[in-house]
Amino acid sequence: MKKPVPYTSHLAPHLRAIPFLKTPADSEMVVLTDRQREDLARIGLRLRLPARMTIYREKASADWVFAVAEGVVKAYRELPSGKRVVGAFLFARDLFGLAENGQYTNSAQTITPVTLYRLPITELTVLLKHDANLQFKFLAKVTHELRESQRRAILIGRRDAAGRLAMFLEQMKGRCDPLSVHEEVPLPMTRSDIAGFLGLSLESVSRASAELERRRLVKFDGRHLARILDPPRFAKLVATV
Amino acid sequence: MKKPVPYTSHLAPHLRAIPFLKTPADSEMVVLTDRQREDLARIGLRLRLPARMTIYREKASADWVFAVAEGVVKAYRELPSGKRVVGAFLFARDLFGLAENGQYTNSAQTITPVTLYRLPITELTVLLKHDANLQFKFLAKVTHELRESQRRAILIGRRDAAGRLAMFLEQMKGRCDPLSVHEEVPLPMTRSDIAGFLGLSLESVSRASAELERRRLVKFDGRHLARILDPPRFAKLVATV
DNA sequence: CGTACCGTTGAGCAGGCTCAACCGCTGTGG
DNA sequence: CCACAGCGGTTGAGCCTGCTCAACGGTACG
Repeated sequence: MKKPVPYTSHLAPHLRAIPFLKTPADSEMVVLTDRQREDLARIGLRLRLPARMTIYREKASADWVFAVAEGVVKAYRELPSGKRVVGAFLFARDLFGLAENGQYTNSAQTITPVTLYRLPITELTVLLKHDANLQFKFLAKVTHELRESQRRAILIGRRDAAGRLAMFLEQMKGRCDPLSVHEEVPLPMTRSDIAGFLGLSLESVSRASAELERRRLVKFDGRHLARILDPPRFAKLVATV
Repeated sequence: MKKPVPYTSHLAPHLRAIPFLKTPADSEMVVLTDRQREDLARIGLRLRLPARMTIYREKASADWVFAVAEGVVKAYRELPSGKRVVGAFLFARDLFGLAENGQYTNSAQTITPVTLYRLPITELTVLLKHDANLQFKFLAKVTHELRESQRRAILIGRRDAAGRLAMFLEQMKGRCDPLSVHEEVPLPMTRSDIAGFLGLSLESVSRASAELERRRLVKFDGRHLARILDPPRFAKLVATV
């Protein structure tokens, strides 16, 4: 006997993006309808993965697209020189695994324990071509990620390590669990990951952290939490590109 | 008396992107159907603009999306410090003007004389929600541009100026007019623009050019054409990230 | 409690930036 | 037709910052 599955709020995919058009508040909201979330949940599989687990590797056959329900994932690339460049950190309501010619362009690895939705690309394609409104939300999401990537490119263009790190903290602010206070920025990733994301060496990230503390802008509580002590001066440093 | 307008190949928008799924050749081809091109041409306006003309400014109200038919456009951002960061160069069959909350996130300026299609965002939205297959091609296009942006981020991560410039030439190779030979790379933009794109100073670009010539990898014929002299060694430099 | 791994700190080096002068082409006005 | 101004580009000198290499410290996990 089959009973309709109750797709409660935390049991179906969601997306987060700033829409194209002007909205009252400029909040990050591309809300899926319950029906769309059901459809996605129907074709997808809910997965729980432990921390530090590789989800897929660059150039592997791209059979799925993933949506993060909870936890943090990094998308990275191994360069011929052996360096690891982190292209993005993915949080709840983010999307990853977009392919090029049937192959993943990045590797993906969990940072924390993660819950994700694994959507088969072929079925997703069918669904998107059938539901143009859902697809429009995916379009907005990918566009959002494009802007995010451009922002990172600007970030990397900065000369000073402290400024880069500050910009990074600014970006992380609000991307994580909404329950956190705005002056407290959780940093689930390692310094190494941050270095890979900022295009700095591990040591430079460490020195930049020390400098931000010395200037009384930020206090690091352990390795995984940054507390912004002086928001105005911090914002000024961030803006001084 | 009304006669159906003959939308010939060069009189309607086109898009260029690498699709998600595996295709026989990994060529850049997301071909629009004639019908889709007609639809786009119907809502859009074909514009010819001279070189060095500003198309729109950052934060202006984003009423249109643009598709390049011919010529080269740059998308850039003015930083508080006064620096000009070039986010992307747009060529024929590229798309630009994607907004965030109804505002452009970049400024856009023509580099060469340009022909573009100006598509009203509201009408385009209606069209995309009506034609899911057309929208799917837009989705592929934006995803393509996301990867392009990630590639640029990796490019900027490099330490050596000569390597960055080489990577840039590699990226420009093939993006321009298909009639050009693969060893000849047209560079319509100024050194300043290249510097802004690479995150280098004008002088460093100049010195990097000199170094590539000194190492007999590239020969610059005038300011707007690079000739790759030694493709194997050039490729090796590009790959040595 | 021991052992990795992550992170910090220091010394010296290298590469890019800044400042500044100079070159060559273009376009303009006398 | 020529002279000059202006812009884009090149080249040089010196500084500054992040990288590399290396040793040490500290925290998480078995």
